[in-house]
Amino acid sequence: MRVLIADDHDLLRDTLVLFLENGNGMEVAAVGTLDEAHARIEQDPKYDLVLLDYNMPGMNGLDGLNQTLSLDGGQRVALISGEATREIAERALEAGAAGFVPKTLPAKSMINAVRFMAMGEQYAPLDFMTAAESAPENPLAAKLTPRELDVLKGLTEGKSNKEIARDLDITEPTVKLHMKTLFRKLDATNRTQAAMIAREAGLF
Amino acid sequence: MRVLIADDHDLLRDTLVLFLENGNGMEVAAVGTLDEAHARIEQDPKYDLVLLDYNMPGMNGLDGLNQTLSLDGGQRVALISGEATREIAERALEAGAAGFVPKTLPAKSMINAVRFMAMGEQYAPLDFMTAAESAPENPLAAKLTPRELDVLKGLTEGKSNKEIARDLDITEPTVKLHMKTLFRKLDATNRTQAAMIAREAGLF
DNA sequence: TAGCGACCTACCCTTTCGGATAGTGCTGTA
DNA sequence: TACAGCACTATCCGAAAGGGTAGGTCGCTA
Repeated sequence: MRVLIADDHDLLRDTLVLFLENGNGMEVAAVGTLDEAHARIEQDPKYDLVLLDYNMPGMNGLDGLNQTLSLDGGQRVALISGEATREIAERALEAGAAGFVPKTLPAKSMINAVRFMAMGEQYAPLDFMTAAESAPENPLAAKLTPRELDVLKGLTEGKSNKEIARDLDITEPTVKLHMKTLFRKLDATNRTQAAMIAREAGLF
Repeated sequence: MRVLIADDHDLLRDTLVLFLENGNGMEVAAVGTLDEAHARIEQDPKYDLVLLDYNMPGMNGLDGLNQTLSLDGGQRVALISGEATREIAERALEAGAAGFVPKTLPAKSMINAVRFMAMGEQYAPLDFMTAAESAPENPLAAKLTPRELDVLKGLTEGKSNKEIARDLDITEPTVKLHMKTLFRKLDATNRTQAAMIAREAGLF
């Protein structure tokens, strides 16, 4: 079984290669950037599985995954990441990834996951995919009404009250009212501050 | 030599433990959160070196490092991280950390670094500390005059023109002029948009 | 030294914001 | 059914923002 690992974290890469090769009958190659990975895929004999780090030079979000998937060779491509969210994992799987491996996965499970994916199955850890489901609730967003969120969204896009009113198909005075309520709830004194607070909290 | 690794990425933790223990005469313990690390430090015999992941549950930036440093036992504490910047590394070293280990370090260098730190030296990879030095130049900031940056900073803090004027000890009309110039340079139509663009670009 | 550009100050005017206040209609719950 | 909360509409008014225009001071350079 031939596996290619692309991750700019040498520490993980080096130790993971040793771990996977050691008595598991795997042949593991490793590179540190997406470009190197593509070069290896094109030059080397076929890999059963390619593991791409989501935060790696050249990846640019899911672009790198799509590029690798579109390469010739029929290799299966999976994502690996330390920080990525459930949403990213889902999008990767939809795009045709062989799987998603969070770095919080125990090393032992990793071996099984690699074998599983190399066999043609799609892998993603169940607890990761479900646990994150309940988290995206934003503590700030919960305090706001749907309409206030609409207005806040327009605000973070730098729109004027008039523009927001037009977009939401309501009158400007109404936007102003929501704005006032927002300032109170967000503890802001003006629209710019409110926008920064919203952005700070990870909204939009 | 006794080493404690605290990192929530099981994948790295498991493989790193195997790697360090294998023929290097190290006794390695590993946990996944800061709390567990503290528990181990208090219960177990003295560790020569404690490695804390910067992005780990409970760390809260450098707070976790400071907490661990203030524990009894005289153990040396180093940071390890995949994403942290040069600035964070510097602040960690100033706070009394035994070193800073980026996850981009090759596994072989890791062993040497661990030995080095356990001996009482302070470690940080030279290329990491210098390479990042040239990066912080922001393409956007270069287009702005010093005064405009002052005004923009006030803007991102949600201040009014009047407040900014007072803080910078200039008159309000002047602030307005800078604001107008900023809108043009940032390609914004109003202050809120300008603030979002500045934040987006990583300024402040 | 004249000219130029970057920076600062200033005033005028219109639009927009933001606070206060008042009222309607809908929905879900006590 | 009464009540509370939400969404919306509306008007008034002072404060802030933003555009236009003009002028002053540096320091650099042709």
